[in-house]
Amino acid sequence: MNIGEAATRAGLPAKTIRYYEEIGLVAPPRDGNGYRRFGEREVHKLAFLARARSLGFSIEDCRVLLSLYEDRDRASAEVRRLAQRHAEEIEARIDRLQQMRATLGDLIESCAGDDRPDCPILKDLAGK
Amino acid sequence: MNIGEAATRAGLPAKTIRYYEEIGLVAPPRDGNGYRRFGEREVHKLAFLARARSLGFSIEDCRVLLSLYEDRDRASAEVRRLAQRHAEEIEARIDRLQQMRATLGDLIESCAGDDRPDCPILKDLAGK
DNA sequence: GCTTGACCTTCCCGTGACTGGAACCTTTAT
DNA sequence: ATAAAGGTTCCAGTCACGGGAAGGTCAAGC
Repeated sequence: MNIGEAATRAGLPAKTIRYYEEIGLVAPPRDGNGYRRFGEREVHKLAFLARARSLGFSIEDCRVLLSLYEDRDRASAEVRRLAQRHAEEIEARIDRLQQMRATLGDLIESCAGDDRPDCPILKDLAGK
Repeated sequence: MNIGEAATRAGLPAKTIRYYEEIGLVAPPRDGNGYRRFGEREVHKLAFLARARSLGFSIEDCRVLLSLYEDRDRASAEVRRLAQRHAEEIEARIDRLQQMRATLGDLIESCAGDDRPDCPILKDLAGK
């Protein structure tokens, strides 16, 4: 199958697949006309990548996950450690965003939001 | 004052200040030697930007906020709308991250994390 | 056989918001 | 005189792609 169908089946844009090839995540063989040829195995790998990316893993994490996936002798502990570390980073990002959200909420609440120029939001940004 | 002191006072790296000048957020005058000269007003603007950025506003939002700040006739409603929209985007990001966090949590919990190769995390990524 | 349209290819630029580093100039202190 | 600490510009890299140009390939319809 060509890249279009592989893209549909894996749930990734064709552009992304070409990019993944460029950075060495996948290596589909070529047909005589230069077209990339995808078999079940490659599509499966692409779907794996799509899923890992949707869980927020970085490309480099994905590279490691893929190599662990293809290593029949891996220890699940290694996978778990990677996932754990990633989960902690996500938590940290959530915390930062919630802090922003809370501050913004306070400011929005304190602002009349009418046609007068007096605005506590701008006052806060200006350091009161 | 030179860029170094302005950076300290505004809580921004000097590099960032140069970048802000490049994109037209600030426009400090130059001394005879080519050095940027910062007065209270410029430092104040930089601190405003630092605060707005720390609340997650994009550079373009900051540009608008700054112009609203400097417009004595603005309506606070406009500021509030901008902040409200930003808060909603942050909420959406939090939601996405929490979704990831929950899925990751389930997977991590289901993985023994020992030296055996069996790993529910990889199984999930592979689509079971 | 010819055209049309849907694919495919590579290549290069742009994104956001900086950060790092090279090469060089100015000021201040010793 | 020199050295350190600051300033300047410019170029490249980050991350994970996306847009678009210029051109090759393939199947279908006339």
